[in-house]
Amino acid sequence: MPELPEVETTLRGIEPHIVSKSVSSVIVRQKSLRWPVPVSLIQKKLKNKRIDNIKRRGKYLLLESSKEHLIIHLGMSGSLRISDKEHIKKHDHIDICFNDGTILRYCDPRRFGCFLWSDDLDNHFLLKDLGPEPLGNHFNGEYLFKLSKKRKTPIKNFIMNSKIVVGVGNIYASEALYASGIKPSSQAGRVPRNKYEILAHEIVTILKKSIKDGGTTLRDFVSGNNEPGYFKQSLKVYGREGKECYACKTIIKGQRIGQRASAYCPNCQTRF
DNA sequence: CGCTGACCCTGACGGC
DNA sequence: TGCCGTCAGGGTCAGC
Repeated sequence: MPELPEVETTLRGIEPHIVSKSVSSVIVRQKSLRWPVPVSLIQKKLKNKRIDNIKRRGKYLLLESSKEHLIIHLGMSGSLRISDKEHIKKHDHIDICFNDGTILRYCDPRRFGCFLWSDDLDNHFLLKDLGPEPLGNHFNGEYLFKLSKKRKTPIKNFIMNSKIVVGVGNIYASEALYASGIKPSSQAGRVPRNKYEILAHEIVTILKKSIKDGGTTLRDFVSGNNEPGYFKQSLKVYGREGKECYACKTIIKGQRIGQRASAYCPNCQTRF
């Protein structure tokens, strides 16, 4: 479920319910996530401590307390919601309980997500090599073009690589490449600079629009009624294999690139 | 260093 | 109705 826009929407949804509140307890029902959850460490660090703020880095959520951080990743199927003692569902693995009764509850059926603790965020192995934020000041076409030189990997893999730029998942990589007129299997190093200018612009535009949409359809974090669905309306190629391109009526093609489903219009998207 | 493919896990869905 | 194969929005890691 979570692409960058949903992680950002999750942040905005839970922030007012947890920031400046004190943790009373942390309950872990299932500690087997992407890495084992360091249960006693997290309990010790958070018990009777305040959550000072919450930030996002790529698709990671960072809950700060006493200058240290709880690092949360939602993986493929994770979600966070505000709940209460009841309403525990299958795969609700972790509760962070606050002294006013609020519970931040983590659910993750596939368990590809993670809960880790860091006392030195800048040097944490999950964060230290991450590329720039696509919505930050250091991301643009020139940056992408420079890093792409001599790279033979398909451009879709290139922009999904979090060391290059964070937060571009399978959906938005496909959509941004369509909007830019670039065939996803093109070797990154063969795509011209002017195309990278367009691509960087499209990535920013699409992510911003999705955050805006996510904010309007995914805002109820209290009842747990946070069904996504915003993206389906505006998708041009993702999941549309075999259907007509909205622009030229050519049949959208499907192709596996780097073990991930990809879709593109053979007419609108150029091979470089 | 860059690239490829295996792998982590559960659930939904389509074909038989 | 059930069984089986395939696929899913994430990312790491070993091996070449």
